[in-house]
Amino acid sequence: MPEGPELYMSGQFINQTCRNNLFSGQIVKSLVSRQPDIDWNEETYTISAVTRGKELKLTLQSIPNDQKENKKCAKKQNKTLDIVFQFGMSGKFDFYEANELQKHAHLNFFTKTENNKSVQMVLSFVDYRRFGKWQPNGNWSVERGPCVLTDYIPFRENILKNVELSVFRKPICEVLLNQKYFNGIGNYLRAEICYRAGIPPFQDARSVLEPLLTETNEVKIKSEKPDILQLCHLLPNEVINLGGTGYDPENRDPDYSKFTEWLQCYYKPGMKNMADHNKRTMWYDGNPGPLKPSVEKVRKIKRKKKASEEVEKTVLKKPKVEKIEDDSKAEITGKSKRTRKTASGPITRKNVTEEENLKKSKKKSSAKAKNADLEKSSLKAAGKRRATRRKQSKTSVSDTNISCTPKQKMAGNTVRRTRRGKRS
DNA sequence: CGTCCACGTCTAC
DNA sequence: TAGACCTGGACGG
Repeated sequence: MPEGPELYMSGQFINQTCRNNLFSGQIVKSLVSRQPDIDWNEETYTISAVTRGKELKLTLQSIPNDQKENKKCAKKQNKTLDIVFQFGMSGKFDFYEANELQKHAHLNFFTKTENNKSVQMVLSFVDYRRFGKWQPNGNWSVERGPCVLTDYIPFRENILKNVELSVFRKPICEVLLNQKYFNGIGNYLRAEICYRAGIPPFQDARSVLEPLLTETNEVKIKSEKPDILQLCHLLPNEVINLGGTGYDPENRDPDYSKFTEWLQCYYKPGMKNMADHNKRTMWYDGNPGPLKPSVEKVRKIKRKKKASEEVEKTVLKKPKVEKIEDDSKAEITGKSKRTRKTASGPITRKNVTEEENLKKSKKKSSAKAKNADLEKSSLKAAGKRRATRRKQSKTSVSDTNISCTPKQKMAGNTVRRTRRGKRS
């Protein structure tokens, strides 16, 4: 899910679905999660959300009993708790029937059911890669700047008053991922922003941004094209206005093609790409710019997959659901201590440079041998680690094999799943 | 089967 | 500036 727009839409989703629901009881964490427990156990509470860049703040607010309300309301304030989330690479919120928790549901909030009148639902933070984080009593990270979506003016000022700092002497495409200045921009947005601004991605950021300092309002109004900082606000807004769920190839809604059609550069056929200095793939068109990495590492496009092509084959969703059932037994339990892997060598990727690509046809074997020499040990190590992981997961249980509340256990027999936008 | 890649941070040489 | 942190889909042999 997660760049600024996806976070923002998650917040909308939470507010819409939680508006009509009361929640109750403890907040249940998966056994595998290394994130903090949430100390909360209120009979009745509400949930709301607000976002800032790539962070989302959940606010839990308890509602006192009717009887107490009149007497004690003034003196005893409703209890509230803020939890600040980062989504990592795969975090998202989902709301579904609480019969059985999703495999990678790591933090779960259960609705209140009055005398079994209604089906119990759960709001889950689902995050299969577990790079996501949360912090109870948290506040917005001080390391992150104003939100490109919701704080546009401060966002712009924060950059323009700091353009002289050394961080802005890096390529613009890399600075665009610096959350201290571009809170909410991620890898697909930076590609779209540079592309639409017509700026070579590896041009230094200061030279791109400095001209905006002297730009008068008059100039701005006259110019047809929004400048790059405006694009940082406008493009995320466009994604939101598509009405889908934004970037979300895994759990695609029927409208996902809207998003892929909106993209003009990221992963688009005909566009070029290159790993930046942090090994993140930068998609661009035309001239890469002077600060491009000296070794050009180009990713091969593998990912034509189903994205836009097999829109018609909605049938494929069925097998996927079945697979989830299978997988739900294949996770690891709470004691996955996962002692830090003693890295037995650097784990470098086997990247293919452009030159190597060319040479490959002729000198394939030698290039390969060289690579192999360099990376044999490390690759082996990586392979071993994977193997180990697989073994582990064979003997283990699901992420969501969490200590259930009695209610859940009761409901645990019924096998039924609902996933957002996915009913077949 | 092994390898590469993915919407993002972090911290340790 | 490599790696670690993770799971899993796609692809190649």
